[in-house]
Amino acid sequence: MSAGDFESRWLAPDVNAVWTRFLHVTHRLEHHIDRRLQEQHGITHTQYEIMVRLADSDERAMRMSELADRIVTAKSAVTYQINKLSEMGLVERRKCGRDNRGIWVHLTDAGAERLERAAPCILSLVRELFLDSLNCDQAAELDKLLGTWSDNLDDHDRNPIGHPDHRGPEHAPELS
Amino acid sequence: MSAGDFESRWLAPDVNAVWTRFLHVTHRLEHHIDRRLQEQHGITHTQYEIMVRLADSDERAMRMSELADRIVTAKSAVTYQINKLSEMGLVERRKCGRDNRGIWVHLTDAGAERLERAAPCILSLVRELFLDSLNCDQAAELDKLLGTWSDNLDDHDRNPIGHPDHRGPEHAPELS
DNA sequence: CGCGGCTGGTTCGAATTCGAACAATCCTAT
DNA sequence: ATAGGATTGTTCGAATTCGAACCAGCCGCG
Repeated sequence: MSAGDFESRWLAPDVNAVWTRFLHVTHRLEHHIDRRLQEQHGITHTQYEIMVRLADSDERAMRMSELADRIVTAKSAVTYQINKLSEMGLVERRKCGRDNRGIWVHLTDAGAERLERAAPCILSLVRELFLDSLNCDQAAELDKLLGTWSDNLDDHDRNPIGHPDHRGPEHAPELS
Repeated sequence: MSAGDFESRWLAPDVNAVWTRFLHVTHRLEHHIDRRLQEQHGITHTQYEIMVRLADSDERAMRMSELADRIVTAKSAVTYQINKLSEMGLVERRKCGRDNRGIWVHLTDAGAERLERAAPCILSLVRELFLDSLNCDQAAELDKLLGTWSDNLDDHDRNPIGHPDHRGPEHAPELS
């Protein structure tokens, strides 16, 4: 995978295909789920994700910024969505305790209920589209890959490198 | 979170983790690339993708709807982007031949040049973040998986089913 | 011909996202 | 204590996306 001449500028065709398909499939998946979720339950996939994360947390609550990290969107987008969800009564802002600027977003009972209702539908979708096609080995392998990719991203986020010739395989946080 | 039968409604924790991580990683990837591309080359990832697809086609041209399919966005979004790219002079609309309503989008020389300039940067990014972490076996495996997922999606698009009990596993791929 | 039905593209308004600027609050070291 | 710096959320305007409505031009059948 490493060797090659023209590969310094372009990707080997097969590898390129993997990347392209990856993009294509992820987009389609995202799209499909979003659509279904809106049609059948009147919420966005982002909103769904937010509620899931909340439901999974202790106290069914989370900080705004934590949420932003998990969902991977700009903070402003989170504010926007929380406003929406709040208007719908699915979520609630509470100024909790010690940190006077921080805000805890709580999943309301209504929210939990709404989530309960939506979850089976979307989960079965995820199963059919995504999970059922994985046997155990593949799942493990994929999980490992996801971990590596995640690490790579962490790495890149740490060094705000432009596009340095920066050879040298990953794990180079040897910052002097 | 009591154990037991809950897998009919909820996902087994490990499997659930895979899906969550998948979403997380894909979002981050998308995000990261988009950012870099905009900062260093003044174009969106979508725009980049459009140009790549054009460059890869015969005649460096493609139909609007074809484009929409490949990129996986609404037709209107394509129109929007093509307008933008057209204003930038990177792309050109031409009424080609037989079908008087169809339009061929051509990559201009300027477009090709711009693409050539952007490609190395983003490709090296894709390599570092994504591809270099794949050995040959994994690449092959991943490719197969992507194929399966894609098929699943095709399947689902074909049947506009709601959420049918529709048992019958998607003929799980016979991979060794 | 010549009337319905499709398909390819565009236009429009609404929803959502982003990043930058801001305000308030916390923290740490002097 | 206290100034400087980081962190938390919000607000704002610009960019992008989506879907539905719409206008052709194509096609098949009478």
